[in-house]
Amino acid sequence: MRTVVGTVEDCIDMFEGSAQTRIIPLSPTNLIENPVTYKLVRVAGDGRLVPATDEEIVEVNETGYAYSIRCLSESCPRVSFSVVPTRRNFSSSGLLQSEYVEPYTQEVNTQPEDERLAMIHSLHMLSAPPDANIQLCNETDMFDEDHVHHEPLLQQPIPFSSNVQHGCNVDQSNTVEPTAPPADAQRPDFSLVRGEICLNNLPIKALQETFKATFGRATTVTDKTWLKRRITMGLTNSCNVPTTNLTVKDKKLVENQDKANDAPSSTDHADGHSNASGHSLTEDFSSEERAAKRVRKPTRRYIEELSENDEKQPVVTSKDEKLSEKSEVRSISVSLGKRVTVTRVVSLAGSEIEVPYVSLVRRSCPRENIMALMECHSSCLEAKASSGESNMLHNEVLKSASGPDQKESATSSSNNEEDVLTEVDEDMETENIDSSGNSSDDNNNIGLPTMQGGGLRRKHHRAWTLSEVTQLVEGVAKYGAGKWSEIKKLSFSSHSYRTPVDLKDKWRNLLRTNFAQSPSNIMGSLKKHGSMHIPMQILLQVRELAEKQALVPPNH
DNA sequence: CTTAGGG
DNA sequence: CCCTAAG
Repeated sequence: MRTVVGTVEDCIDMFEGSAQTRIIPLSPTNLIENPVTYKLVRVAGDGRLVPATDEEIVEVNETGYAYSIRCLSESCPRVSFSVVPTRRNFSSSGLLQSEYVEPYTQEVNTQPEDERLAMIHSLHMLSAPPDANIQLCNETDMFDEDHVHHEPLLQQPIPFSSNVQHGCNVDQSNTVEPTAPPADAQRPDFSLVRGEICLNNLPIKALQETFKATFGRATTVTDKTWLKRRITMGLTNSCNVPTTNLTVKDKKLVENQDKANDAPSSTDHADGHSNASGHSLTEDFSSEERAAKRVRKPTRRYIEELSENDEKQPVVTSKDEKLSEKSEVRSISVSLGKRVTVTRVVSLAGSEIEVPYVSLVRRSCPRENIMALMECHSSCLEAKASSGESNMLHNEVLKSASGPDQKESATSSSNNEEDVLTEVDEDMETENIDSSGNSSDDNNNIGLPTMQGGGLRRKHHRAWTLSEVTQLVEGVAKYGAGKWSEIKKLSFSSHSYRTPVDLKDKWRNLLRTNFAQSPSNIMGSLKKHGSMHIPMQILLQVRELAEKQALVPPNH
């Protein structure tokens, strides 16, 4: 799939739902003056148009669902029209089923030939292999072929387009050359109609639709001016033509040849220094829209890794083309008023579209949410924990001091600690349960994975308290190293945030530190900073257990 | 799902 | 901590 370039003469008709889309066949003049990129959109269940994601494209390919075409240009900002606007028979997935596309094919065939041809071209583009578009694309030099992604997203033509294509073939026998449109008379004076006019002529309803399509959310605003402005801004802010050296500037598509210009070009300036970067749309870009910024966040992994340094991301300005890397997914946090809408920008065949940020939550991590919920309490929890720990330490010290007979052998000391620590731990546990435990048990999906920063947050780092370590050691002593699940179940049931894997990791770390310390250890090599001081006893315990398990690993 | 290991 | 390959 690739970006299709054509011209749209009248965007309004598109929106009226009539399939009287007027697409002027590509005369080079029109092409340059009113370039249009078509993008795949999905018709959601409520009738709104959602940009297609990569997966959906594939899905289209596989299931034969049809997408509507979305027209994107300055002259036609975010105006979208569905292939079958009147049909409401959507599949459960919200995609139009191919069968419903049929009528449209006929509609196409009933259109005047020039229009039909153009439409056929465009539809053809949606599915045809890259090389099939030469007709269209090689007519213009301004589109850099090198940056067109030749992803075989649609290896097979989707049904409706193939249908169209058949019709196309038939028709082309009649209309071979798409000459200048004979529809000059009907055609509005486009020179006067640039950009704004399109929106001006749209009814409020259509504007609202457009708004929906643009921002991914519905609006009840009936103020035409406001809508227009928002749509225009939204479009200008996000519309870029990555496959080309064109840039949206001052609501016009300009060629972007000198490198100095592309940085401040309103499009791909990541990480919102939009105001400082000489934005071309300063006028209306003041309040909310300026807040719209893009946080780089392609993959889950990337998300997490970047979540920590995303602020200092020095803005990858330079190459627009770079940003259009294949399947690059970025996310935009558009804060509209109070709401924070997170969307991601999917680079689709070289053109970027926003799609609502479909939760990329790590599958299977309710604790993520737990953490999110507990985040606010975490500090106090931590404080509590540490205080409890210190108390516990005191207790331990006191106890061991008072009962010197018990502290020699590892077993006795372990018992001793066990008693003491379990007590203290129970306190801590109750604390934890009080503040977080209950919420962590039935919590689950309350917290959104996307937080303020717009990124998935890494699991909050929970320092292991001494009690936890002790419990762990004790659990290992009881059930053996490797029975993490059991240990978790039987000894850590209260600590909801420690997973068996966590236990395993901690144990590994314990062993590590233990072995690291053992050679040169004179009982007192306390790591001053960072991690807590693990009492000697525990260390010894760990060592013993380690040896035990090392000596008899297969044995049980 | 649980473990083990690498990152 | 996270991720993932192996049972």
